[in-house]
Amino acid sequence: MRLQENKIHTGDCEIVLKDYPDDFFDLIVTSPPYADSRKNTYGGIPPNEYVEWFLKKSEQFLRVLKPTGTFILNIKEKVEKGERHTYVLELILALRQQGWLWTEEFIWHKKNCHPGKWPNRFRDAWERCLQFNKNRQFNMYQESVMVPMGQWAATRLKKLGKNDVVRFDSQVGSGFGKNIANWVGRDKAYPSNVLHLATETGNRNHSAAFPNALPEWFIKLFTLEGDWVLDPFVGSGTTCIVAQELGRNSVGIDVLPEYTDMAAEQLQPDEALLFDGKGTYETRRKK
Amino acid sequence: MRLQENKIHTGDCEIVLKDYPDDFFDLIVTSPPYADSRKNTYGGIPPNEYVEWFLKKSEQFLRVLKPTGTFILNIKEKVEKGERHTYVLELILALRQQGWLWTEEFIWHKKNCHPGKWPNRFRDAWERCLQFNKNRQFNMYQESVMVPMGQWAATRLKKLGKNDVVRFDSQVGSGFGKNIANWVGRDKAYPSNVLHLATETGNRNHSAAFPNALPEWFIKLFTLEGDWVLDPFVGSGTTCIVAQELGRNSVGIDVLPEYTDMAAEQLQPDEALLFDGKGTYETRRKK
DNA sequence: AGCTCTTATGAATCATTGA
DNA sequence: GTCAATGATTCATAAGAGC
Repeated sequence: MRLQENKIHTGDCEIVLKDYPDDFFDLIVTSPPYADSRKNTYGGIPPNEYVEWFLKKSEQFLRVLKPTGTFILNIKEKVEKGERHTYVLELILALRQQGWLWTEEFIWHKKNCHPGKWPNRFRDAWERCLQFNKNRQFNMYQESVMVPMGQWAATRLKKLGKNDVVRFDSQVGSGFGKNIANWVGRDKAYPSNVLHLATETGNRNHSAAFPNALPEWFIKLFTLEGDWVLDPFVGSGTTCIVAQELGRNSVGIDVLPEYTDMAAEQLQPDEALLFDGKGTYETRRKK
Repeated sequence: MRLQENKIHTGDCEIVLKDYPDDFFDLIVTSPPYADSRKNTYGGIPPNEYVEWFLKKSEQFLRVLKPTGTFILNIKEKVEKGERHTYVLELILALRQQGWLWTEEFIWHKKNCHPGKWPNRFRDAWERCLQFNKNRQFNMYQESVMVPMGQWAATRLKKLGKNDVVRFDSQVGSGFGKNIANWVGRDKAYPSNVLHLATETGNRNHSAAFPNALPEWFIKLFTLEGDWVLDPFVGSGTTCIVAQELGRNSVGIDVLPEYTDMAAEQLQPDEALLFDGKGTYETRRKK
């Protein structure tokens, strides 16, 4: 029997995290508000103030992350006056100065990116998932994200109509349709540092929800059951919900009560209680 | 009848390009030697000297590129001591200081790399294709790289019935669907900024050979027939060969005679001659 | 259950209009 | 003149409806 905890705090993560001890979390995975976006929530941080704004938060992240832990940052720079802004590049350099190791950059390929047509630009179909660590040695459980090929083929291929196969081919150009027979026999699919996921449409009221599959992949890859996961910009709670489903403990923080209320509601309420007077929710579950 | 020229120079592009006038090329597309690689060729530029080394070349690129031209830089930072090196990020920032606009970053997703096994890392399945321009206004021919849309259009547009008219009207509010003609027969969509190309297996002796499809895509996108394409690190000549096949004039430069000899041989030798005494090949073809 | 078809909608970007 | 708000453009996906 294990006690599983999933907490949601309302507040600025920079402040809230001060109540957490050093070396506490196994994984931090988050999608912070991008520069100039989510103005109603975070005030729309201007691009040229973004690095400074972020470093104060990440200083806490660095403190509360275990030496063997990992920090995954999902972010993408915007276009301004026809040019890609450089604040993300500068952020990477600044985080290294702060003591982080820039271990890897995963690409999230957004298969269903926003449509649009412009005279000198195509649709933006990818985002960065930057991996930072405190040490060269960190925990990574690669086997957990290897997809069993047989099962995948059985469940997934069945759902795919002919159209889907043709479509998939034309987009990814994988020759997938032609080679189905080859795939069925295989045991495992080896992942790379490119993730092909669709953004989730509909449901949430959160303006910037990433799909469940994104935190799920990183939680599986970098944590075990019972480990602690933090999302300091949790929004509508995707990370915590996924963490709970996967049997991980989690802490989610966001400044906007509308989000944290929503997140708290979605967590399995085996025991859901207002943890303190400041809008902190906690959920305990016996497994 | 048009005279098509495809030249290969042996030498350092920084020097060779001084013989070319300002505002000459429509496109520069290249895959430079990465830091610490191709040691026998370029001496294996150390990562921390890479930016400085590159800026002297790109100064020439900036000069010889037309104001409406584009510079595509295919590059990926290496891993050093478990960490991604930052010289590519620093190069982007430095190129902006030099006067370039960082217009876009395309992702080349390498579909077919083989599973690798590292304890802390998955196989690297993507590279950056950085787009730089001299001005916000540049030539771009988007239609030339459109991709098949998939079954959606084929089934959907054949039927083009009342629903479509209603939908069109309700969205645009324009009364009759006067622009439905635009949709009829449309089976192609504009691509995104993620390119799915397989790496080419085998053949070339060039250590950093990119697949034909990569320069081909950018040549189609940014040039017309008769335009001038430059690859200042041409290696075994991929860029020039593709350019010739597409009816573009091209100039390829590399320091290593083994490469430039190979490249010159592969160019269609309607007229291939040693252009001057310094190892410059020129190929002319009447179309 | 399996398919096909329909519908809504996204961390988008740019040009234009309005304050 | 600068900045903010609005409209037009456009396509992959999931969910839902219908057969």
